Amino acid sequence: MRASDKAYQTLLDEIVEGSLPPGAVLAEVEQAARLGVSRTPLREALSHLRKDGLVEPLAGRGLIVTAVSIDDIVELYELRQPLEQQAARLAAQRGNPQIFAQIAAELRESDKLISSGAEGIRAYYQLNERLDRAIEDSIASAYLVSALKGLHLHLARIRRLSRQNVDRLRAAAVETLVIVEAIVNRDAELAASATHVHLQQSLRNSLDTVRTLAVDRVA
Amino acid sequence: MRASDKAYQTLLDEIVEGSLPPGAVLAEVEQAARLGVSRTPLREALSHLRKDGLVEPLAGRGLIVTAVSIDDIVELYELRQPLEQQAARLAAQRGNPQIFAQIAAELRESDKLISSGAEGIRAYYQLNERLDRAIEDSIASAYLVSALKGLHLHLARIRRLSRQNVDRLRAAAVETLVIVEAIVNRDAELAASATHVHLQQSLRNSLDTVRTLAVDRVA
DNA sequence: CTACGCACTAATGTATACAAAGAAAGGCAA
DNA sequence: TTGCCTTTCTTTGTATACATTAGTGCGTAG
Repeated sequence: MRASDKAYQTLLDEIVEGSLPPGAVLAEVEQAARLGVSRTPLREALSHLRKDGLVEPLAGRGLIVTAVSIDDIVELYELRQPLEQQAARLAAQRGNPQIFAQIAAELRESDKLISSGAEGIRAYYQLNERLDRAIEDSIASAYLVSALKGLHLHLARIRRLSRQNVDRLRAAAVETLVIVEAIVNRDAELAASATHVHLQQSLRNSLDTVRTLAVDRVA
Repeated sequence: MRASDKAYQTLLDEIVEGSLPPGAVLAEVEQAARLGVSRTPLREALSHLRKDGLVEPLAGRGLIVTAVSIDDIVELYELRQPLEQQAARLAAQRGNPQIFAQIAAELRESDKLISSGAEGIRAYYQLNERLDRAIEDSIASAYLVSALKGLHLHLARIRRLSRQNVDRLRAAAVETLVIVEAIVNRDAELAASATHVHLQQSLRNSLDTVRTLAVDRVA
């Protein structure tokens, strides 16, 4: 693996996971020393993160991890809505119904997972990731998949902020099931509409929890 | 201006404009010498072009300019459709109607431009660019704007391939006018639908002309 | 006491030298 | 003659030294 790729992947993980929080300063020499690479590959990693929108230049201070405001969440969903609706639409038209039928079956059992503690919730998240993968594989449109990849970077970061309670996870599972069943039945417009509904609920939940956290912090 | 930015911009222009056609090999030392910069900033430029999807690695031969097949055009429109529909929707909700009313007025006069030779057609293209800019400015969603920027890179390249005849330009102007009028009237869903129609026609025209050119080349 | 300017310092931006990896070509053997 | 192996050469990948720029802090003058 190239040193620049390794540096990129490491920094990306740390930003998404939160150990490099918004506002963290990324000085070249410092990070190069920390990651055990020279400045050249590190700079390449940083410039890619900049294109991803995860870091931005701060006059004189080098690069800092970008902030995630409530406005950012709303704006991100203004991109997410059309992209994922289109993804669902194309998956319904082109996907292999058997693959999605399998996921639908597991989603119907997901209540048990969600109620069975942290271990089960991790398994539920993995199921969602498998669904995302299945949709991307079905799409076959390189440009759309690429846009989705960039989107998911930012979503992963937001997911850390907006705490998911068990009730929301259960509701999300039901909403997701509607999408997957529409894909199985090759009903593209229903898949798109169900995605619309699901994302609207998801946005509402994100905003509610983030606002609550913000209030908590002040109190 | 940084040398890496200059190299990026130059290569980008050359790829979009066609002087670096699909399949062109971009060796680092060669391009660095040609553009008068060292390898370090040039590598940064190339890696950004790679992220843009305009160049791709070819085993052992370095980077080559990516091909643009008919399938690519279809796939690109599968991204363009949802993005530009959303852009039109948001512009209708948030844009300043006066700005778009001005553009609508000019569009109603665009027949004259289109019929008045190469000079007028250039002016017509500039009008379209002003519309794109006005829409992006109205959106205010950084993520969507960023996705649109990436999209337009590829569209500019395709526009070179699909020859625009005068009849198509006239029809496109009418379709565009419907979109702009919907924005002026703050009718978001009409703006989205009109965009859908316009892009469908645009895709059809692109595919037709590209197929014709491909046949010409064989003959 | 405040404001402007200069110098110093620390950061990014660039160039080049070196290392390593991969592909092509040539030679040898079957 | 063909196929494989080895060697060489070209290419990318990395490190480091150097240039340049911008920011901060101190000093002086008003």
